[in-house]
Amino acid sequence: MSISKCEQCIVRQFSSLKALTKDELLRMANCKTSYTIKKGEPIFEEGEVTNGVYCIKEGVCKMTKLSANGKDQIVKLVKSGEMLGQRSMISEEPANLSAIALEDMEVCFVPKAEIMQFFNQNNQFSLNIMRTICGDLKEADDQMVSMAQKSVKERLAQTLIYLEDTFGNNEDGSLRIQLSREELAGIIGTATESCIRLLSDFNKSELIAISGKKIIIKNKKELRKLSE
Amino acid sequence: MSISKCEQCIVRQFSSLKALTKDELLRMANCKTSYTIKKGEPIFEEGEVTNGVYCIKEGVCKMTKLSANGKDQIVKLVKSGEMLGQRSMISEEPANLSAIALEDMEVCFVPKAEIMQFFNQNNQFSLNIMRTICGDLKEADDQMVSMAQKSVKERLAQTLIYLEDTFGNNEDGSLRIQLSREELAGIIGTATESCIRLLSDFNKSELIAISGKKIIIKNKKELRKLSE
DNA sequence: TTTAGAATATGATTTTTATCATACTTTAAA
DNA sequence: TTTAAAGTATGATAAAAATCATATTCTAAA
Repeated sequence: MSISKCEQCIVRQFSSLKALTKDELLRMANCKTSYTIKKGEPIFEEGEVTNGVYCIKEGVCKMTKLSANGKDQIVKLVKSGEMLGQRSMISEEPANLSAIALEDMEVCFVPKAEIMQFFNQNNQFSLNIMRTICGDLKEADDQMVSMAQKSVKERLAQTLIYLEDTFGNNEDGSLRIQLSREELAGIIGTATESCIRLLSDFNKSELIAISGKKIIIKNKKELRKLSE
Repeated sequence: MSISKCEQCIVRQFSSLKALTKDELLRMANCKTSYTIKKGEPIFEEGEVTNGVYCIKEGVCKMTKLSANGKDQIVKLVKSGEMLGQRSMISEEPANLSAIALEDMEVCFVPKAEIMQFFNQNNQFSLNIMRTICGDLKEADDQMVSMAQKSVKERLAQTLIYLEDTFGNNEDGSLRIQLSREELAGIIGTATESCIRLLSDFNKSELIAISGKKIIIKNKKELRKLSE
């Protein structure tokens, strides 16, 4: 069984890990554990003590939090090349959010001890991690303002644009990432029926086209206007 | 004119600065600038390049963001002993939020160059800053879920409890921090009239007592139940 | 293939929240 | 002190969104 090198890994290219030296990467390759996560399965769940970080080699997952009324709010989507669990690791707290696979995934787990060693000895690495978390904080603040001040329609338009810009399209032009209506509602923070209804409206006014689960953005300009 | 020492400062006791050595504190005392900010005035505003951090020696301020519809959303309240502007400093971006004094304040400005030096040479200091930002991120995520999933009534109850727990009471039992109805609405993310109306309801059902701007929490237990 | 269960869709209705209008009260400046 | 402006309060109404009810379509397991 060969241990795949971290050096060529997509996560290495796009995340804080790009600051690691060859030596550090080798150390990481030796202590990491690779997992395959099936669509719908959790990588970790809210309240769990993770004791390390996860590198996403392949696939997309949703970060959710169960609210008091029993609905899952999707706080964030995370795609390949990114890392999970840094916040809990640094805060030394259990996970605040669950990470659930939206498609089949390949992830690597790197134990906390290893990461913290890099963190303490490699200044650029720790600065990178901090920048990532700072970026997350800015996004979270912005999203909070959206939730508080925008209508459901505006948030749906915004989310559709975000999905296209972040995850791209299939050959037929439809959004590459396919969410159930319930999940889409979970991102924008509304009832599933309201989300479905608004999608129908967008469809009727030819902002989007719907065929089954597939959604095609037909008039991005207008949709962007709607989202403001 | 005497330069007040940072050593005894409240900010030093409660913030990341507690990790600084005596020598570092002395350096900071020599490069800091002290300001008095009057109630209602900004410490800095959204989009401004701050080039340093602010230590809050005295007073409370609101962190706001102007939304597309022209309303100010209050993202967070910050009180004496805390620091402002770390996120922008680390991200090397302009401020994402405005900081406006809710009461007369005393703050000190410490230039970025100085902070980054501590940051690079003092591991515990940088870890402390990171923990602070990680804490902010967790709070922001949680608040986002509240905004998305809770009713205005629940959010008002939650906010009143938060205000008492965080800022305490005056001798007469009223909330120490006094917000206008508009500001309170800006925290919970609703229209000012809706906020006023719900306060009236809470008053009628004897959860709180209102006299002018003063609010007294009379039935915290019930209020806490309402907030869930 | 049949078929049960889940997901999607849509109508009807209720609840929540925003908006507009207006009155009252407090505050601070002339 | 008076007075204008801002803040607070409340009613009436409209708009937005949730909920409940059903129907339809899709999907995967028997």
